[in-house]
Amino acid sequence: MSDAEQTRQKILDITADEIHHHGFQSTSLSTILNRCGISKGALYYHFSNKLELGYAVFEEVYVPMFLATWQPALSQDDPIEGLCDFFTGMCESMVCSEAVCGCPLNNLCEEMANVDEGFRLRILTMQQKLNGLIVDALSAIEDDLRPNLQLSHVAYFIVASVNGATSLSKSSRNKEIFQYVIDELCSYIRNLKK
Amino acid sequence: MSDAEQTRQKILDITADEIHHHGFQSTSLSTILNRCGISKGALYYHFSNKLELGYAVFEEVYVPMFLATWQPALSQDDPIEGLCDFFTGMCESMVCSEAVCGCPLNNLCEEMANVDEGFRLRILTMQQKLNGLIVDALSAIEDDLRPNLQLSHVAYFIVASVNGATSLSKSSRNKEIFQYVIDELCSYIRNLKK
DNA sequence: CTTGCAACAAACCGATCGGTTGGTTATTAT
DNA sequence: ATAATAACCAACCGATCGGTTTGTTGCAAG
Repeated sequence: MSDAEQTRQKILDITADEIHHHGFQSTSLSTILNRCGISKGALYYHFSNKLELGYAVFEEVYVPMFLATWQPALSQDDPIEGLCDFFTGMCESMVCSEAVCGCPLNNLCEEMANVDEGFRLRILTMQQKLNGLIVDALSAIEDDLRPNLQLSHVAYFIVASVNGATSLSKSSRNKEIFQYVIDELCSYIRNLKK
Repeated sequence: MSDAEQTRQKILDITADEIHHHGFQSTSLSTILNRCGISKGALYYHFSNKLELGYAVFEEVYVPMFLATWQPALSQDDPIEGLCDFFTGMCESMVCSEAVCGCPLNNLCEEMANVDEGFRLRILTMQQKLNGLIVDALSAIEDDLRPNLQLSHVAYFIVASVNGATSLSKSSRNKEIFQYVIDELCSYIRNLKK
C-alpha cells in the first residue's frame, strides 16, 4: 500500500471511530488531524470536504463492516438459528464501549437522516439491502415457516428490534437490557417456524 | 400567567421544537432567540446555560408529553388492545414530519446518552418509568397471559421495537415501514395472551 | 418621589468551527 | 539535470458557537 493510500486509510479509520463515538456533526476535523498526526492540507488533499469524508467512511468502513457481521449469520443452513446465535453472540462479545456507542449505521440514521439527503439515501440503500438479505435467507427455508408470513415485514421487525435494543442499552449502560430484548426477539424468530 | 412565565414557556416550547428537529448539540441558541424574538440576556435570565435549558425542556415538555401519550393506552381495561390501538393510531395520525423527526426522547437517547451524564440519567429514569407502567398494566391482566412470561423483558421488547420502527421510517421517509413493524409488534403482543 | 429589583436588550468575548491559501518536500518521468 | 506532479504542512480566514457584561426599561414597595 502506497504512503498516500495508507494516509487515506488512516484518516478513514480514525474518522470512523470518531463518528462512532461522537456522531458526525460533533466530530471535529482538528481532532481527526491530531489523532492522525497530519495537517489539514493533507486531509483536504484526500477529501474535498467534511461531508465527502463522512460519505467515504460510510461506504468504505461502515457498510463493509456491517455486511461482514450480518452475512455469515444469514448464510447458515438454518438462518433462524443463525440469527439467534448471531444476536446472542453480540450480547456475549459486547464490551461496554460497544453497548454505549451503538451501531454506527443506526447512529448515523438517527442523527443525519433528516439533516443531509446524501446520508439519508445511503442509509436507506443499506437498510433495503439488509432487508433483502434477511428476506432471501428466510425465503430459502420458507417450507419450514408458518404460512402467510410477510417476510419483508418480519425482516423490518427484526432489524427494528435490534436497533431498539441497542438504543435501550445506551441509556442504561447495561447490556442485560440488550440481552432481555434479544431473548424476546429470538423467541419471536423461532416462533416463525411451523 | 405572568409575562416572565410566558417568556419562559415560549423559550421551552420553541427549544423543544428545535431540539426535536435538529438534536440538542446542533440546536443553536441564536436560532431560538430569533424565533422567540428575545435577546440572549432574556434567555440567560431564565436559564443558566444551554445544558440547563435542555434539561428543563426534557423534564417540563418531553416527559409530560410522553406520559400523556402512553398513559391512556395502558389504562384501558385490556392494555393489550389498548397498546395495539395506540400503535396503529400512531401510524394513522402520523404526518410525514413526525415520522422524520422521531420520538424526542429516543432522539435524545441516541444523541446524548454517552455525551452528557445528566441527559443519560434523565433518559434512564424515564425509560424505567415507562417500563414500570407497561409491566403494571400487563400484571393487571396476568391471568389472561401465557404463563412464565418475563413481563419486564416483554416491556423492554415492546419499547425497543417501537423505537426501532421510528428509526427505520426516518431513513425511508415512509410510514409504511413503520406500519409493517407495528403490525408485527401487535401480532407479538396479542400472542402474549393465552 | 425615589429606590430597588425583575425582566429584559445589545454589544461583546474567546474559542472553535469547516474551509482556503501559498508554499514545501519527495518521487517520478523525460 | 530538470520539469512536473503527488503528497503534504502551516498559517490564516470568516462565520458561528456558547457565554458574559453592561445598560435599559417597567413596575411595585416604601
